Amino acid sequence: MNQNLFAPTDETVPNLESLRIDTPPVTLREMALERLRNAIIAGLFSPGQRLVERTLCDQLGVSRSVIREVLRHLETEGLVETAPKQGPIVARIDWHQARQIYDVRIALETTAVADCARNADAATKEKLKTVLEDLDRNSRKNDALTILAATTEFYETIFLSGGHEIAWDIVKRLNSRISRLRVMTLSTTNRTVSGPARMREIFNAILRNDPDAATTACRAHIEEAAQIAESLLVPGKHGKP
Amino acid sequence: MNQNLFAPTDETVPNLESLRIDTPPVTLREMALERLRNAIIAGLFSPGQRLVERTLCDQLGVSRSVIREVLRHLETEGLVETAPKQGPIVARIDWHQARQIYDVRIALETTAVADCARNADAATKEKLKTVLEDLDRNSRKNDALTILAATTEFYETIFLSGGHEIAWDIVKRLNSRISRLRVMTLSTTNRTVSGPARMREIFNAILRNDPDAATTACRAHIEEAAQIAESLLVPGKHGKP
DNA sequence: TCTCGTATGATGGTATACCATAAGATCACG
DNA sequence: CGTGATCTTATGGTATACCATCATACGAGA
Repeated sequence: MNQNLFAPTDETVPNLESLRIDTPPVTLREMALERLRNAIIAGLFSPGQRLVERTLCDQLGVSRSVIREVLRHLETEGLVETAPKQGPIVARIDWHQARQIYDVRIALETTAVADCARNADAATKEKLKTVLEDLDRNSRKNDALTILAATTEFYETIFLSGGHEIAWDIVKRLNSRISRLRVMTLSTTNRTVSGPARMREIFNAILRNDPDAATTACRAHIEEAAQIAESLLVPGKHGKP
Repeated sequence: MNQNLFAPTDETVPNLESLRIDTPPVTLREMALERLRNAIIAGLFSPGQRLVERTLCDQLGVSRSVIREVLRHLETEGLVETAPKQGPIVARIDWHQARQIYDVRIALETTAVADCARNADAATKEKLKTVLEDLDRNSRKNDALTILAATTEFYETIFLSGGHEIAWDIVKRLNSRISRLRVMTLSTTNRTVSGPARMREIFNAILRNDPDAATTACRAHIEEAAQIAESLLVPGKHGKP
């Protein structure tokens, strides 16, 4: 009888979900992971720089066990590589890798964007509108980090609205690997203009439920970023291809 | 002068690469990682099963430090999840996730296959031919593991021939997450026939340098697998949708 | 008989100790 | 002055010790 009271149909009582005490097992490791990851993404460590375990222990104030597990995690994420006989270093990125990352992003993001254009509900469209408005407000300030965050939120909305959590996860990781590149890209002439413009194209296509146009705009958005990145990363390609 | 001798143009002397003694720093951790990963993929541990650290220490004969770092690695790969207040367990996979994985594979593999159809050189085509012939020889034996390995090699050739190492890495990881599913899929009626057939379609399209046909065949290949997986994973979908 | 409290054992989180090795410096010898 | 050997030190790899917490079981009392 009690059973009936507390688990009536197993799905018709979502209220009970909210009762759940989501334990904050904010472990040392998780904090250290976030700190270190952000530090690397922010460029606090330069690519190729050695990450000496004991030094990190002092800097983060935790023991080596924690540091080592965090390094393993970041290694799997691609932010850290382990040089043989030398230990962990901040991963370097060359143009060959960066180009591949942009290619994967094109493959995944065009898919998500097209799907969103097909199936987006009103709430999603509203959310995208809000994000774009914020972006417009901020783009004038030319603050790279702010624009980056808004761009991320824009695509996150698109991915998650279609239930593509795994693809979004992949894209997030790839983006963290080219984070420096993305910031540099945004510092480039009028990228702070062309980026939001492309995103508005995508948005309009989604509003019209036009998957093809959305795909095209999305591809253009990423491809432009890739072009700028290439000019930054490949010395000979600064204007003359 | 010595400098000129040993690093002439930095790229015109690939022979020096072969001189490199690739140190085999086959660390305990790497061995344990491979063992444990294979064990999970092979289904030695069932999904949801707890992975008690100290038990694994005994089973693998290493200390907890190693085990914990390996678990972190597998966690990032998606093969292991850490339940709060309970510790690491073998990741479960539901249909929602599996479907997403198939979707990502479609996005990445169609891209790679189309690119291969556009640019494949003779050596690549030859390699693919060999792989398919091996597959044909073995498919009659209906040995799921062998077929799986050949399928993997087929796609690996396609990805790597186009220089898509990162995308291939992603696909490999995703595949390990649905490994059980893939084996089950192959055990299904005539999947051991339809799979190779689709791969031959892809191969023929690549031979003809026909990216569109290759894309279509590749999508069909994965979509078929996804259909079978769905019928296995979703009880109500066994034949009547 | 049921419920509540306590105790005990297991488990993960964290820190530290030890060891082998590789890189760098110093010094002796040619 | 240069070359080479040796010693020192720093570093990562590995193992172990300690602790807080959670779950289970058992027992006492209503």
